[in-house]
Amino acid sequence: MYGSVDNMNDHQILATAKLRATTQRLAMLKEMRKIHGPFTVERLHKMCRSMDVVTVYRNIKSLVAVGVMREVRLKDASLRYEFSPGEETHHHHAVCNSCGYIEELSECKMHSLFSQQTSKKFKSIDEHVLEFFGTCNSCSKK
Amino acid sequence: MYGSVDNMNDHQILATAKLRATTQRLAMLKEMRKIHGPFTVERLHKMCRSMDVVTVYRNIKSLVAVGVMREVRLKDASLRYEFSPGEETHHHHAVCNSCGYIEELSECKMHSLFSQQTSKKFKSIDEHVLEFFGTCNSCSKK
DNA sequence: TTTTAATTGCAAGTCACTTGCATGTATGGT
DNA sequence: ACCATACATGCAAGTGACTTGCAATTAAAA
Ligand SMILES: [Mn+2]
Ligand SMILES: [Mn+2]
Ligand SMILES: [Zn+2]
Ligand SMILES: [Zn+2]
Repeated sequence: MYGSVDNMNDHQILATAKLRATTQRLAMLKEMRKIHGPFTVERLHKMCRSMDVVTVYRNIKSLVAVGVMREVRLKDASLRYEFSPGEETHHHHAVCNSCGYIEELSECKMHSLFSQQTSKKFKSIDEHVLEFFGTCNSCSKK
Repeated sequence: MYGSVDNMNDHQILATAKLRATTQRLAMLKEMRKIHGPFTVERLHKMCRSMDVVTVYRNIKSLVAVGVMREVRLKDASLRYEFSPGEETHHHHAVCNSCGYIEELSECKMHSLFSQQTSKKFKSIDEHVLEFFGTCNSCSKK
């Protein structure tokens, strides 16, 4: 659908997605590139103070719709987002229940491993969620 | 902590949980036993029309707190609940993206299989979520 | 029974978004 | 470069799914 975010600049991403290159969208993309791991709209908005939160919500939604970003639902109230990895780098996360540290886990093999175990009642499985929660090393020594 | 819901009656469950056996709680437990799979508060409240939704929310929360019920977060807006299976029958679900049919999958082996793959950055993994989404057989032939 | 702390119902509040609408602006056509 | 206009933005108001405050009930201990 679109090239990876790594080998396209922000204008190209927006053009490919048929989204206008507004000041706000360019600012958002610039800030998002600085974040590692799934972030909340609140966090991104703090980094893009000049625009309204509604604009952040709407643009993130557009980016999800065109496949540039994807939603990540962890155990907190707000949805998180991250650049959509290609099929090759589809992955999951490990979240520390104590400090909130999020680790990006390596490539996911769930689909191939488990699509068959989902019984005879399903014709196909095309999505899954898998997230781990625990205690990170630094939290375990306190 | 408490015996399985299968071999305890509703009064016993509440007594063990140190929760008063109110008309509302007894009605909720009675109705919940009729439901298979994770249900929403809205659905349970429709089956317990005589009480306020707030009471349903509060009591479900108490039951989760004492380990009788557990939360299940699928892709829809509302949380769902089901009787908490013992460690032995911890399991996950497959949800049809078309009709919403939910299948109870067999026992989960995620923890043993994947706790080690979560890198050297985590001391322990004590929770995980795993849910599948796809198309069920009956929806695939329409 | 009487006492008392737990529980309930109703109303109001909160949180994370979502929508309506008037104003502003990026882009395609001239 | 200029225009036209469909797309975007900001502000305010609206939603949906809970959560909380509080006075009135009620289960169950004394
Ligand atoms: Mn990630
Ligand atoms: Mn289940
Ligand atoms: Zn930690
Ligand atoms: Zn179906």
